[in-house]
Amino acid sequence: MKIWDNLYLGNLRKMEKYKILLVDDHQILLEGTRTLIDTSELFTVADTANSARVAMELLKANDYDILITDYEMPEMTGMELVQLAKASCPDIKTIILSMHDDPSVVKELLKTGVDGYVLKNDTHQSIKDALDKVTRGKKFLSEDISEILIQGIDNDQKNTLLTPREEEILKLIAKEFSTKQIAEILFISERTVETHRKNILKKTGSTNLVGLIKYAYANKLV
Amino acid sequence: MKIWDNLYLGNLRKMEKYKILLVDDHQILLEGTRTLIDTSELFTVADTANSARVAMELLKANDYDILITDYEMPEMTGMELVQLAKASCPDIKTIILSMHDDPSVVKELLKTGVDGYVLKNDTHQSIKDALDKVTRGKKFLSEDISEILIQGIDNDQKNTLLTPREEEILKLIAKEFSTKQIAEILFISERTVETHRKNILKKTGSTNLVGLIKYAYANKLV
DNA sequence: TTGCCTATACCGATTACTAGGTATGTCTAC
DNA sequence: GTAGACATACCTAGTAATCGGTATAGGCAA
Repeated sequence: MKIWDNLYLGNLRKMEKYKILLVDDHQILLEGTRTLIDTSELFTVADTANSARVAMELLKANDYDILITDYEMPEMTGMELVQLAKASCPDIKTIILSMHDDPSVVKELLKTGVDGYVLKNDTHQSIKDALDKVTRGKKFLSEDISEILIQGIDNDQKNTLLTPREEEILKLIAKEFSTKQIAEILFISERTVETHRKNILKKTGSTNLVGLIKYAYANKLV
Repeated sequence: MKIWDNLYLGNLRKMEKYKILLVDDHQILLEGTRTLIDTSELFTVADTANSARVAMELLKANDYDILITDYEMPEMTGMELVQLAKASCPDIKTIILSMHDDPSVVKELLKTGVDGYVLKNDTHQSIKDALDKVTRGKKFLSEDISEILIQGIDNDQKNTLLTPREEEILKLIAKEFSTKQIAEILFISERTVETHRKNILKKTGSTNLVGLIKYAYANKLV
């Protein structure tokens, strides 16, 4: 069944349920969510997959109206799965189920064209709300997301705190290269590396290597 | 109902269900798991809590047979909750629900006297198996745990790599204290700190601060 | 075009860290 | 009771990092 049918034949809704593909590498969450969704009269979990690979095979072989997927998975992220799914089934609606409230992740997802984003620590009602919204062609975001996006603005500044070159050098520092080695690797003078290093220290507000590395960890440059 | 009743009056099982307190900060998992458990004739989720604090209040006010709790929670870990629960209700059976397959965590939990350990990426049947086992006074571990414990043996060597004093000093280094400052904090000579530092470097196989910090991160000393 | 940012480069002084050592008192285990 | 591990402390030397500057060339935007 195509979702769009309902735009014209709304009362057909009860005749055939929306077919959902549910993807999560945590079996328990998979089964729990399935149980929740299957209590609905409008939706049914047609298939479940515990890996992105299996999900892709199912997507190729079958027609689903909605893809609900975990974000964190071994083989690929939920976002990559969404992109692949949209490529092979342009009409499919996608909902990400995640415990990630990391602003950068959320922003990236929204850019990719995900239809719904549900935090795992939200109530299960939010899954139902999300399903309802996306089938009506709208977007759904868990309540906390707007706050997260506001936080994200601050983080953008942090991300642009370092210039690309400085970031490059910080990464090399984090790989245990000395100033001399970095100079050799980048074909620049040791003095230049020292200056960059100095500027990074100043920008990150740290006084030694340790602070630098901690900053690198915090900003996922390692 | 006390679990022990059933040791003498096995056929009473059907008369009253085991009362479970279910704790998880992820609302969706909470509700999903509740739905799963409530299909059982032997068990019922008497209460749920989405924080350790709430859980403790419920534990004080009510009688539960079994505590099922998430491991990763904001206020305290599942293990700490288990310890507190056992302290106030010695007879309570405890099951940890976790996605942690980190050997050190699993080992610590087992030492604490947790009755069951279920990985979140296990099937929901394993929750039922766990409930069944712990009510019969046995322990339950998800299948993958044995492998994890074998891995853990290697990790033990890593954990005992550093002496307590060295670990203490590494923690201070990671807090951006210089050798001089550490000496002042610990009331020891700079020389001593230098020696420790040297030994840590040698043991971790690194040649500078960066390697030290990365080791500290890898071993969760930060 | 003028001003700001960035990347580049250098200098000098000081501090901190790394890498070899040696040595001693304490405590634990065999 | 003796060997081994640990924490303690010191020495010398060399290397690396930090902190204070200054300076120039290129790009981009007001």
